Order: sequence, then C-alpha cells, then structure tokens
Amino acid sequence: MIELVTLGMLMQGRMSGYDIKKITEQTIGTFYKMSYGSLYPALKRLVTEGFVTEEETNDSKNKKLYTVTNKGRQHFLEWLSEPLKSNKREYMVKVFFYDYLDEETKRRNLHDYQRSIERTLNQLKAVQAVVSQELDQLDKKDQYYYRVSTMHYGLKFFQMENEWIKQIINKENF
Amino acid sequence: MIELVTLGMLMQGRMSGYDIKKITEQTIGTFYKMSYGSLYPALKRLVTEGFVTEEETNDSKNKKLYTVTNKGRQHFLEWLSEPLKSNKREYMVKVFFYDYLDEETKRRNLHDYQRSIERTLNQLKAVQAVVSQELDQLDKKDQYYYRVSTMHYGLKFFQMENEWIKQIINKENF
DNA sequence: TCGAGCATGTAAATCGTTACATGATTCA
DNA sequence: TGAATCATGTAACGATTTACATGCTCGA
Repeated sequence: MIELVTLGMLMQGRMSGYDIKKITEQTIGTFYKMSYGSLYPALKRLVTEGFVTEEETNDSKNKKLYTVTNKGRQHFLEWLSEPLKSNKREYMVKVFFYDYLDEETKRRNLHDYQRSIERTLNQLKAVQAVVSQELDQLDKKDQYYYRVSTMHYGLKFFQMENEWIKQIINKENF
Repeated sequence: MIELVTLGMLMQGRMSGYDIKKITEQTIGTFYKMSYGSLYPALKRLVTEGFVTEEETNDSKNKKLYTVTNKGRQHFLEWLSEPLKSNKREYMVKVFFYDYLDEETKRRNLHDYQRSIERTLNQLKAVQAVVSQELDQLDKKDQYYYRVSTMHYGLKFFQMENEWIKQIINKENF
C-alpha cells in the first residue's frame, strides 16, 4: 500500500520523502497514516524496483529528490485501474488519485462499487429488520441499546458511502 | 486489540473459538475482521494471562469452551472505560460493547469524543473553504475533481459520525 | 456418500509502528 | 541562541494475514 501511495504522490512531481509525508498528511491524512519508518524503506524499494529515480541535491540540505519513471507510472495506473474493494479504506485512497485515471475505467469501477455498496446496504437492512423485531418481542431493547446503535451506524455509514458515490458519478461536486 | 474483542465476545457467555469468530462476523463484521490465525493464539495468551479459562468437551466434537474470569472481566472493563480515540475504528468496537459499561463513564467518553469530532469537523471545514476558493481562482476544478470529492467525503464522514454520536447520547435510537 | 459446515491449530510472510539516532537550517 | 521545522534513516517490535494442515459431523 505505502509504495502505491508514495508513487501516487510523486505523480504530481519530483519531491523529497519529507515532502511526500507532508502532502500525504494534508490530503488523505484523515484516512491514511504514513510514518517515516515505512516511507523511507518504501522509497528504497521503489528505486530498486525501477519505479522511481533518486537524485541527490548538493544545496545546503542533504535532501534527496524522487521522480517517477514511466515504469512506475504504469505500475501505479495498473493498481489504480483495479476494481475498488471495500476493505481497509483502500478504496478512498484510490479515489483520491482518480484524476489520473481514464474516464471509462473510472466510471466502470465507481459504478460496480456503488452496486456492491447497495447490495451490502440491502443485506444490512434485512438483518436489522429481523433483529429489531426480535428485540421488540423480547423487550430487551434497553439492554442492547449500544449493540443496536452500532448496527444503526453500519447502516448510516453505507448509506452515506452510497450517496457520496452516486454524487461523484453524477458529477454533483462541481 | 484481538484479545479485547475476544474477551468482549466472551462476556455474553461461555463459547468456543469457532463461535467467537462467527458471532464477531455477525455483529461487528462490517468494521472488524477476525481470522483464526490470530484468534487461536490470542485465546492461548488469554489463558496464560488468567483472563479466561479453558474447558475441554468430551462430547463427539473436540471443542474447547472458554469462560471469562473475574480478572478478565476487570481487564476488559478497564479497556472499555478508556477515552474513545478516533483512529482505526477501535472506537466503534468499544461502543458495541458499551452496554457493559457504567452510565457515567459512558456519558463522559461519548461526550468527549463528540467534542473532538466537532473540532475536527471545524478544522476540515476551514481547510475546505480555503482550498475551494483557491481552486475557483485557478480554474482547475475539473482537473482536481476527485481530490476535491475526497475532501467532501471526509467532511460527510465526520458529519455523519457527529450526528450518530449525538443521537446515541440523546437516546434517540429507542 | 459427499459436501458444507464445525472445529483447531501452526509457520511464514507481510506490513507497519515506535523508538532511537543524527544533524542542518531558519526565524524570532 | 534556542526552538521549530527540515531532513534522513535504522532496528526492534508488534499485530495480523495467508497458506497450509488435519479431522469430525450432519443432513440431503
């Protein structure tokens, strides 16, 4: 993951490891954390894999600048093209970089993902209906208040995701 | 984390590792994943730590049943009492178990958390206002559509969390 | 009888965090 | 001049996933 995010950040131009971390925090910081302990080794791996090139600056600071290679760009775009998966918020990171992706793949992936969200949503609704009914009959609602609230959260969460994806598909964010 | 979740699941009564996994999936499965590769070693650790006791059944299936000890219950409740932190969805897992927690600690933690969410929300709003203005001036909105949409998502997400917490504090889920 | 589900476990691999270590620059 | 920030890195540790391995039971 960190390699792909790093590559993605470098897509906007040559920069140092320090810069990569700063920009990552400023942009996707709320749902993706990056530490130097994983970033610097990742940059080294990216160099040995031929996905980025390293350049040493001789001006005062001993800073290293990294640039994506064509191979790296291709590797990044392949990952970006893959279908969006719900787990681990990886999908949010991908959408952040979606300006780099071609229109057709974008549409297809977003559409497929929206449909999968809708399926999950329907399943959750069905489960919740059953559970609510059971609890009503047992008169145990107060004993399980937070469990039930957590279920509500799940529903709300997927509803929000669903709405958000629909909005970006319909380009309502302009 | 897995030890605490396991302990939490065992709070509702004696069960096997297999059962723990099944119930975890059925309840908090949408935001917490559990694999046998981490569960079984965790159960062993819980036994050596004296937080649960192990009981072998001699009926057909070679099943092991686990029960929380008083020490385990105490350990679990200590963790549950700690302030809610935003990172890694740990807080959702905690709220799921909140029926086990005393009213006062619950209220305090939820309240504090709601306030921290509100702070984050205000910060995000401020950042977004600035970024939106900049993009308007630069006429680059279409080039950064998905980046901007991702920002919107962050906002929506925290707004949803905020509303949800307010609702459970005000016991609107009855 | 056969496949789905019940049931437990290990070892290697993966991935990342935390703590430590070092040093330059910039600005008040 | 001293604190904040820029800048890079390593080593130990921690947590969990993935793949593998095994065997029983129950119902169609």
